[in-house]
Amino acid sequence: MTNSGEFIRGFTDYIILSILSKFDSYGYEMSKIIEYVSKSNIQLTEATLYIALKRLLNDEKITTYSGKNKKGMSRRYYQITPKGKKAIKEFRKDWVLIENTLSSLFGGNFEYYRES
Amino acid sequence: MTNSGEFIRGFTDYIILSILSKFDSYGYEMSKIIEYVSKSNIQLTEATLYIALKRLLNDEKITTYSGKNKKGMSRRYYQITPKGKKAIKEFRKDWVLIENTLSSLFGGNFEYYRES
DNA sequence: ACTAATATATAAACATACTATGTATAAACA
DNA sequence: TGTTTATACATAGTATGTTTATATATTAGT
Repeated sequence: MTNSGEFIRGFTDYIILSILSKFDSYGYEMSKIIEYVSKSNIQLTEATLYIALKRLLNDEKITTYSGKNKKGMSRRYYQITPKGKKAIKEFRKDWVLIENTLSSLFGGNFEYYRES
Repeated sequence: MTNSGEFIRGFTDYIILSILSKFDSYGYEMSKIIEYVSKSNIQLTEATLYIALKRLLNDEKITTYSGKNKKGMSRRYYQITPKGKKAIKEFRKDWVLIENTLSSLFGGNFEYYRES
């Protein structure tokens, strides 16, 4: 999808936090997860991803540690913090509202009484 | 909802086109429709709205005409064009993909096989 | 008269995404 | 062994769109 980045702007941080809610992960793997889950329709460019990780670290919503995978390759792993867990929990409520509102608007199934 | 603007960024143009798919409208009314449909959770600030209208006019996705409502008040109405109808039709397919992907990610109900 | 609601619009500041680029290691293959 | 591809991390500069703040004007209610 072209311009997918413009659509998911604002959601990037929560996509990352959602993944890290399931397991610790590293940048490249997270980009592959998004590619896989979206069936290649949505793409997070590396720049966007790494800048978002920096932002989340700065906000203390995630922490990081160096590790090695089974093959001995260096990986920079990220882990969600209690503050990050709180943020994603609150966001999930917002997402329900956003999803319902946008679906109503885009689907045209809303009523609005025009008085004039 | 705080920061709702950051979430709906990128969707603004399509929110407007969706409303104009139902009836011709004017800026202030559209902002009220969004407020009403979102139950005040999502807000399009005036600046965002009028700049989006300008952008859509420039892209020839909408046209405008001056009119008066029942009370004789001047209103600047906007109308969707065939080009605008085509754009919203295509976007609706994208929305299904975006909605499914984000809901999977946020809900955590996705599977990903980690090989290493 | 005064205040709130309705209505349109722009400038400056801010936030975040994208393109392009650079670096490095490991795996696959000829 | 040399080359290519995939994996992996990171930053500078640019583009785009939102927000805050501000300006202007009309209508409705008290």
